[in-house]
Amino acid sequence: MPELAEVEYYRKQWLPAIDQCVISVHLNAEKRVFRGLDCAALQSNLINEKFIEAEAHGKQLCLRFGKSHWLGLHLGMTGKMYLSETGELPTKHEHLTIRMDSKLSLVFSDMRMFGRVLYFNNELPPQWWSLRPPEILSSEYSFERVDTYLNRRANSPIKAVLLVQKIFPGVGNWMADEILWRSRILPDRQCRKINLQERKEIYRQILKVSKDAMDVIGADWGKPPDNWLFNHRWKAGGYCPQTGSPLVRAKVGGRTSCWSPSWQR
DNA sequence: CTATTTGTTTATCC
DNA sequence: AGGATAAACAAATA
Repeated sequence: MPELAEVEYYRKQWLPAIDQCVISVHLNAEKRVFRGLDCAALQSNLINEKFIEAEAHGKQLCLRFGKSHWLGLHLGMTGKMYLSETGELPTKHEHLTIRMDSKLSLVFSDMRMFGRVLYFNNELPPQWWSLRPPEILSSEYSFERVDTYLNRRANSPIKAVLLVQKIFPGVGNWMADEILWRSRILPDRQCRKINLQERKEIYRQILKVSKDAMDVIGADWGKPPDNWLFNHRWKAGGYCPQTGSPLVRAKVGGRTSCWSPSWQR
């Protein structure tokens, strides 16, 4: 589930434990979310370190402990972050539990295990954090960057292109559909057939959907208003909030997409 | 039992 | 080399 705003929401769930110190780290190294990771180092190194910062960049999270400990989390399709109280036993999908010197524990759960845990011990940040691309809601994010990438992916459907995290950090399936619906562009339009004016509109909506999602979902997981595509796209039988005509669902670029044939072209 | 799922990586072909 | 596409991953839900 987690896209830009959902990740931001989950980031905030751990904040009450900021400035607390780690007592112990509980994990099952066999789980897929730890693939390629030195779990023993993570387990022993965090002890007695202070939880100092929780940042998110697109869908990537970075939790900092002490001076040199960088914990990365990616929530995949079903990842969640929340706090638990001492004494609660980990459930089936709670793969990482960090017990703090209070009654709180930091919990990462992920049913489908498409998510991932990263860990790096150094005063300087790891590459997965230092090499992050410009964020959509930052001042460095430019139309030129988007335009250039659409040129490079000339033969791809725009829907598939919007899911590329290096260029559109945080955009996932529902945000891509929302952006294209608001821009009135069909998801399977080839990038080469999208003109300058349309590209500018797509760029504008990338920023707008990101901001709207942060305001509504990122703040407190609020329910989006009915004039977004969001509330109508999930199951078959929905209607376009603009035209009232039926929405269509089909795979585009390998992902289930939803659009309004009477509104987009 | 089958089909589906809000994500990413890897393999394969072009 | 780099783009385009599909499969693989895992588990719950309909």
